[in-house]
Amino acid sequence: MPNPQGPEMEVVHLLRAATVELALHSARFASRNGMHPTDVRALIALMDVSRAGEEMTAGRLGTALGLNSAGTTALVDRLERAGHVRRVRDPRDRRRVVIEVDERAVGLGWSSFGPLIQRTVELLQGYDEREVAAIRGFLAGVRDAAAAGG
Amino acid sequence: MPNPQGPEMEVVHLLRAATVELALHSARFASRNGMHPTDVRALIALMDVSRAGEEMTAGRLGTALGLNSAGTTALVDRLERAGHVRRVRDPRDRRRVVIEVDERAVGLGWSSFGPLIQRTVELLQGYDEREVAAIRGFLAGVRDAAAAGG
DNA sequence: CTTATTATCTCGTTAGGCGAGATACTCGGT
DNA sequence: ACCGAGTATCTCGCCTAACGAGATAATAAG
Repeated sequence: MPNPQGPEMEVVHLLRAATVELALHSARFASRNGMHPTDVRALIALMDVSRAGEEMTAGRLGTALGLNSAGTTALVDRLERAGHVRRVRDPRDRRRVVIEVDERAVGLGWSSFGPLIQRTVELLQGYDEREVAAIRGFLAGVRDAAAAGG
Repeated sequence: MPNPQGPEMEVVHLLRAATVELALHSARFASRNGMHPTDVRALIALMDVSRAGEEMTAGRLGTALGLNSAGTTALVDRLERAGHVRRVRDPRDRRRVVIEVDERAVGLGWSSFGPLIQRTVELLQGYDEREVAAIRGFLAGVRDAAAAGG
């Protein structure tokens, strides 16, 4: 296993640096609001699903975050205790617990991630179509490579 | 706090998807080798420093990972117990403990991250200079935006 | 040579997450 | 209508990563 040093390695390191900074951004948001990294991931997943107009159940949330049922219950307990979400029994299937995100929690999330997204969009607007296509293709490639890698 | 839906949002979601998959890749490597996410981060940091021909001390490692001294000691304990690193007292300043990475641990790291890096380099080779420059600029911009964001 | 600083480690505690199992509800077959 | 299988969530007990406070040891400054 050699030690690649070609010009492409700079991009590899940039990719890692960006990933690390994004993780730190989440971690800062978490500790500033008395939350844990997992809580933030949960909030993002909940906002995503809500944006898509779908419902998020406790079990689905746990699967998305890679938690078992006990951990999921503890997670939802924390979020509910902090007032970020509400548990609502699904009247159709009363085994299911639908997680509803509180509007203030959504606002909180946007206040931290909104500017970052805004800045990213601005960055993209500085590139022409072919350049944006390259960025999109590269990111999709990295995502697939990471997902595939045994 | 609106709900951006412009064409740039696809790239924002791709960026997040790539970040998530990269994190999952690390997590899989960790659990496959009986390690924890923090141990993997530590190994990467150690390999980086080693590649740069510098020394990594216990304290510096802890700072890099955002751990306090107690957590750092526990981390190095785990890595040493697993045979991934060795503690070596610095003869110049005998308070300092230099962490040396075992060659087998380096090989282990490369076996998991090497193919991913390889694939990323291949991806980049499919783009011309201007496209690679766009990818590089975009990643640097994202890194800076995440680092700056309060 | 005494005091401050730096580097690491020890001890006790906190809390996130796991495994196993309990509980509650739905659904298919008879 | 009933019984068992399957599904969704929760409770209990445990493990351990990481923290805070403080001990120990070595170097550096006055």
